[in-house]
Amino acid sequence: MTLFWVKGYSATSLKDLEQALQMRPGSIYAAFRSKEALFRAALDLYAGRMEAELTAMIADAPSALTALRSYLLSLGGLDHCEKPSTACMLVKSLLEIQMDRPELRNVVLAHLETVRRLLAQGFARAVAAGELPQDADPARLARRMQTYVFGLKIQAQRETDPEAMQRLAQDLADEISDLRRAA
Amino acid sequence: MTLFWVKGYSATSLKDLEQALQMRPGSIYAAFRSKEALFRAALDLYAGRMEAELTAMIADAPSALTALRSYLLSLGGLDHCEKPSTACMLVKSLLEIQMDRPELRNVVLAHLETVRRLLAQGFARAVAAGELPQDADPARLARRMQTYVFGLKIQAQRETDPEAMQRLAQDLADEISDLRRAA
DNA sequence: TTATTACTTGAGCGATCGCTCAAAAACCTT
DNA sequence: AAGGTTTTTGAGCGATCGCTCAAGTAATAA
Repeated sequence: MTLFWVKGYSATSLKDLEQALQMRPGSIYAAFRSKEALFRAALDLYAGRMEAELTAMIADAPSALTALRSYLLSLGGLDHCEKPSTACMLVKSLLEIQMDRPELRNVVLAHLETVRRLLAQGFARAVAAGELPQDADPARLARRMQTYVFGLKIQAQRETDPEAMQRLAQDLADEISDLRRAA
Repeated sequence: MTLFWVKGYSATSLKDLEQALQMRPGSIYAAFRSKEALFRAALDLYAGRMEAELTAMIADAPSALTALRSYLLSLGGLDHCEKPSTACMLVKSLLEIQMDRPELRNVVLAHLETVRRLLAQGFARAVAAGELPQDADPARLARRMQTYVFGLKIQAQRETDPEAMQRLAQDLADEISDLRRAA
């Protein structure tokens, strides 16, 4: 998963995978059907963890809105050391995979949609808890939040100044907070 | 350029390039030094156009802030037909190119920095024109704006509902407008 | 026209790609 | 230990990769 995450699908060769998995080609093709199927498994693993993390983060917090805000803030502290890549594997895959591989693309799209739905659930909880106006549209807010996350993780990929990243995450998190007092 | 834009660097083969350029391998390697150098030329062409477009958009408009807002709004109408890809070639390249190709990476980073600087100039003009508070930080606003653009273009890559995209762009554009009355 | 230079061609190089499969090794069961 | 089953192995397949270069073609100069 880490290998695919960092190098992308087509830039990861079977030689790389053999070394990372400590398996010989025959075993790899016995366990998975193909390189594409292996990649799909890696995608599922990655997305599953992300979805679990997001679910827990929202469910455990007393305030859903604060949890969402904290998540954005945490992206501002993304270190290049703690994780294989600061960029999102789903986004990297979305940009790499073309229409000529519809199956893979649909897997990516499905996971992105699941994440968006989780975010929408969080916003819906915030609305139900009275943290947001009753007429706020969770789906719309979720799409906006996800757009922030996309942008933030890409900025993290290029930004070298930690303070600038921190400020940026703060600015975006404030947008979420400001929804509270918005009409 | 279009080929690299759509397929990415490593997924574009010389056979593809031969057909697109209507040149045989020898001529390609006489005109450019290598596949990497050709890609660099494509990057420069793409970024140059984007930078020119952005410069003109800001310079021609009576209000810099309105121009920046309009730019975000226009991203909401990105059609999958009019352009080769709705995603930004610079971002795609940033996510694809690893540290093991520092030259290419630096080219991408330099172009992204140039775009950010152009946006900062736009915000600086807005401050000078009194459209924004005097203590607004153009560099910070530019980084935020660029983050919006990154996120929007990625959403455009997956979103199928034009209305949702339009609403999303509207939401983000409104964030820029709201800066006017912010303290 | 002929000699010289500049450019184009495409066969094909060595390397690597994703992948297969017969043989070997490891693991059971009796 | 012996026989049967499952798993692992790695040599190597055909295809394609980025790239080279001797030979051929076109353009220019004398």
